Amino acid sequence: MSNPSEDKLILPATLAEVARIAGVGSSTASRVLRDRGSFSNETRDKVLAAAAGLGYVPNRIAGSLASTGSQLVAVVVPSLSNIVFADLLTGATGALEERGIQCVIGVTDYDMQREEALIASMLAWRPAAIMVAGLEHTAPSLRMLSASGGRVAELIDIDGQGVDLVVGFSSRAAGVASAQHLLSRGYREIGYVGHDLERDKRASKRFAGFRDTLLDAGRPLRDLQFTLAASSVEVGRLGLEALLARSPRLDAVYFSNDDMAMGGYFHCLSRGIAIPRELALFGFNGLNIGAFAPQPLTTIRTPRFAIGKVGAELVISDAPAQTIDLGFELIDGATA
Amino acid sequence: MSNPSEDKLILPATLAEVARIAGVGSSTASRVLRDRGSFSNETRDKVLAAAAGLGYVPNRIAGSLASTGSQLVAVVVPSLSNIVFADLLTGATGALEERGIQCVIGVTDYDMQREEALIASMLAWRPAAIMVAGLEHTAPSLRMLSASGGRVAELIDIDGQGVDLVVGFSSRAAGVASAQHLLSRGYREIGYVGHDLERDKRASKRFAGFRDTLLDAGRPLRDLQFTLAASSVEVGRLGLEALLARSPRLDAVYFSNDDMAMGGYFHCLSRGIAIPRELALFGFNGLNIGAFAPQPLTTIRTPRFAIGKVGAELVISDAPAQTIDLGFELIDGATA
DNA sequence: TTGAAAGCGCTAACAC
DNA sequence: GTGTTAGCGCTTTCAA
Repeated sequence: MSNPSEDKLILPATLAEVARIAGVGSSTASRVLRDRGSFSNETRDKVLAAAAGLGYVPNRIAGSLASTGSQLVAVVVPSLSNIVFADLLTGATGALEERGIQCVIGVTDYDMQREEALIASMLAWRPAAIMVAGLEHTAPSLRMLSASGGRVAELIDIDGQGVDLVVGFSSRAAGVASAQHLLSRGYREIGYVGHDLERDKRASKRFAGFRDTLLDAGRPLRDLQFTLAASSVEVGRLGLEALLARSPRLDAVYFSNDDMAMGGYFHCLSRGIAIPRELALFGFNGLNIGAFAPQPLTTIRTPRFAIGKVGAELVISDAPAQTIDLGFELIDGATA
Repeated sequence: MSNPSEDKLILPATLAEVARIAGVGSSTASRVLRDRGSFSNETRDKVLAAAAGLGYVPNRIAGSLASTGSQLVAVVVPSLSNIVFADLLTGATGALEERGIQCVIGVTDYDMQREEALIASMLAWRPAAIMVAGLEHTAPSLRMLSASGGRVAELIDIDGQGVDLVVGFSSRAAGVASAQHLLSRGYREIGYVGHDLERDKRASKRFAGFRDTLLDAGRPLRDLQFTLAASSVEVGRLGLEALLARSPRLDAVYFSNDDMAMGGYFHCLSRGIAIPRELALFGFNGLNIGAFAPQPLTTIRTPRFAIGKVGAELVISDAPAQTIDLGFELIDGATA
């Protein structure tokens, strides 16, 4: 059944073969296949038939080299397990695939050195554009981004100076809004439970906005609990437990995000702490899990998908360099 | 301050320029830069210095065309919002980046036609290999995969026939194990809450294994509730509500995954349904959120990260075509 | 150890 | 409307 000759690598058909079979020149075949320039109907039919017959798949590597314009966009994110970046990528890939552009992705694991190395190796593919999360980068990264020759979009955070396009919302403003909400509800003994803010710059900016707002209102943060780990339900739960052990009189706690807040919520459920009467909880992100808890989590919903989509559309456009604030929405749930 | 000449597109340095500055031939520079073949120490130093001075970034497009071997691996997944595929991608990108290989990703949104189109356009980049979720593909997709000339890995599900490499676990066996667990705990009136199984083939296989096992044990599924939507906490919560409205005497419910099960869990909390005394819940995936709920969710933990990692390592190796079963782990939580 | 030369498969001028 | 011709920037023989 198995023909030995089939074991040899079957090289994919080339444009030249398509042209030969169609009985036309290769540039004509190229024009037809890309629907550019002019050709007769008859020619078109012949070329299309030949291509279909051969199962021709154009070689974009060669195409990009010849036209010095690759249909690739590089995307560099800190993590994929974090729904924030997953949603962002979903928005971006959707917008790009629509235009036949492929996404090359890199995951930095929140490591700036790794980001630098990734940017360098992505640039080797001469992407048409590059999208990267955040505004904080090493000096070499920044240099590479500016010199890349393509457009650059920095996503999610807009608190700072960007290289070209910046799409997101103000992390600091999100922290401020969260603090204002808690203050307006009359909470006074406020604590904070966070994860590794050294790596997560955006969470750190939210925290700063939150803390400063409380301070300005004369109600400084009573206590805080940091854990040097990635954010998770577990870290949030243990964090709140540790915080309350030290400061049992808190009446509200701000978490670095919804995963953390759900951990806190679970801690309260376990201990029979009444929410929000005994303790109010405030998260960040607006995850599905929080929205459908017995008491919907009070949080801030971020336009993650839109950031990816708008960023992608802009980065392949010729729009002027600019910063776009997509804002956020405070979800007034039942926990604060 | 701004020099008009800087506004012109600065073309990246080429190998030829590096060679010229180093005073060697371009093939020699190429050998040095890739550390292949032989050259003197003196030559090496000159070339490296020149490259560093110019900020030379090799053009992989040209490199791939010349060597007919791209350092790209294509990965096609149904979704990124689903943590399963995010973890899988994390495992895969980690293993590939280590070897300097980039990942081109495509998101099908569980649409087989879209998958087909994506495979076609990824193949245009002549990837060294292609990884795709699941074993079910359209006939043209299958043909393209086999004829791609590179290795193919089909991930997550191993219940069926693969093209080349298959890495994952048996979805059907997971469903069987879940049913056996519930039966062994003495549950007899068992229901099911699921999402759109038409699109999610793996959830459908789990369901089949579960249902058949109950049937064989003489305890057929009492009732089931499908929702034609993507899985989510919301769908799980509403699904359980609808199911219990029809069949209030159920003593256990199997959910199509942990997100759905968490929704069910939240429904029980809201209604004061005692878990597992009044109703047992069983999920699938082993998410962090379920593990740290007040009552840890009874579920099956899947090796998502490892599937991505092992799949990536295999797909760029010359290992023989094979199916690798990475298994799964039953998490005996507090909900069943 | 090194360099010249011939492509890789395609696109883009430019004649015809 | 179509074919010819030059590359794109690199790798890879193959001589030297």
